[in-house]
Amino acid sequence: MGRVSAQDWARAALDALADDGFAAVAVEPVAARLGVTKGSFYWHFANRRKLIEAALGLWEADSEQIIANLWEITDPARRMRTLLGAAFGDPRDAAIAFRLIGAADDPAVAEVARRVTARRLEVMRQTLEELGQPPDLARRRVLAGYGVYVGVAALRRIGMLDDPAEFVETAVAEMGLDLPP
Amino acid sequence: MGRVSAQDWARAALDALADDGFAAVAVEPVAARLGVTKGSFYWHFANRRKLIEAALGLWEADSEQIIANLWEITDPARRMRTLLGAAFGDPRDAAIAFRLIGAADDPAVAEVARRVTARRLEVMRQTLEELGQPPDLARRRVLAGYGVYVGVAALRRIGMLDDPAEFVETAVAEMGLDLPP
DNA sequence: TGACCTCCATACGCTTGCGTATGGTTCGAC
DNA sequence: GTCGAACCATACGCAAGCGTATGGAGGTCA
Repeated sequence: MGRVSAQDWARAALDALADDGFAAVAVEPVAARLGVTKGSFYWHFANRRKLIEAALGLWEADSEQIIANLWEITDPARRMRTLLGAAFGDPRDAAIAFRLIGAADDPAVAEVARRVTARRLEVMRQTLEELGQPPDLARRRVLAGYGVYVGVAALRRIGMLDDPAEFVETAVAEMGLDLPP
Repeated sequence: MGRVSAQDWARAALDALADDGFAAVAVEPVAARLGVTKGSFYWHFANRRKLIEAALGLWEADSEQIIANLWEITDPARRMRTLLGAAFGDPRDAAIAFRLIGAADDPAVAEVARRVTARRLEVMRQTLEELGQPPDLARRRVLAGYGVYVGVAALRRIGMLDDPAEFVETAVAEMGLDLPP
């Protein structure tokens, strides 16, 4: 891999975060991942913080993209099922969410984690309300559901869980979607 | 605080883990927490790893103690309710569990995290089976329940959740305990 | 009092990772 | 072909944290 762009650096940083954790979002590890050296990095970025911010921005943008695609599904029940299936089907985003919340001592990380999480919870809550569920019940179900999402990522990390996808039906049931309207 | 024991060091290390994360389980931060210097540490311990192991051992011992107390409750339904109430009532252990799973790249940490988690899941699973729940259902419910436990700790970390205790009833319901036998 | 043991403070060497300085390579413009 | 800009490699300074060396304070026992 010869020349790399700032985008490449940001994407590789997000990969490093998902694979090896927040500490791996550092100059030398990501450089090695890209097959270049620090010289390349400090051409594209001012310092490590900018790289972290770039990775955070990329994650938030990806999340917004997923939500936008999801929002094209007008039927709330189908939208919710699609959401849960996609969420538990792709462990990568859950791993990133887990890592970032773990690194929330960093104020910049905490801010993005809060914003993205709040956005996701809001999307889910609104969908459940579209299904006629009372606000407080919807709120609690959404919090518990997203809690399972992050918690399952944690359990997967220590090998206590092989197939997160098997929790889709469980989550569907907990969301009160097991009975078709 | 004048003189401190190895026990004091281990306890302070566990406190540092709960408060400031795995990176804070280091010589200087814990020394500052105890009001002494590194000179004290290297008298009681050979190196930092031994301190980590001591903190891990303390956490596992505490967990076993909780389980032992819990096991004195013979009625499985009451035992499970007590467990859930205690679990969601004390956010400290959940925070430690979250931090340790996050630091599971360290093999020693991963081993203890796995062992403690497996032990807890087993206790819960067995209790649900005592209540007559089919094994596979019990297994999934326990995994989801412990997932919520860790996930709620994560959400709390970024301030998305004020009162974890409100999830006790939710968890009770998800465990199939909402209807008294 | 003096020898001795336990425990801790201080000062230092060593490694790691961030950031800088500087020189080299590639590539299009002309 | 050469000139300049974009991009990267290498070498270095610097701070933080681990571990070591050494000496000193406080207590005990004779």
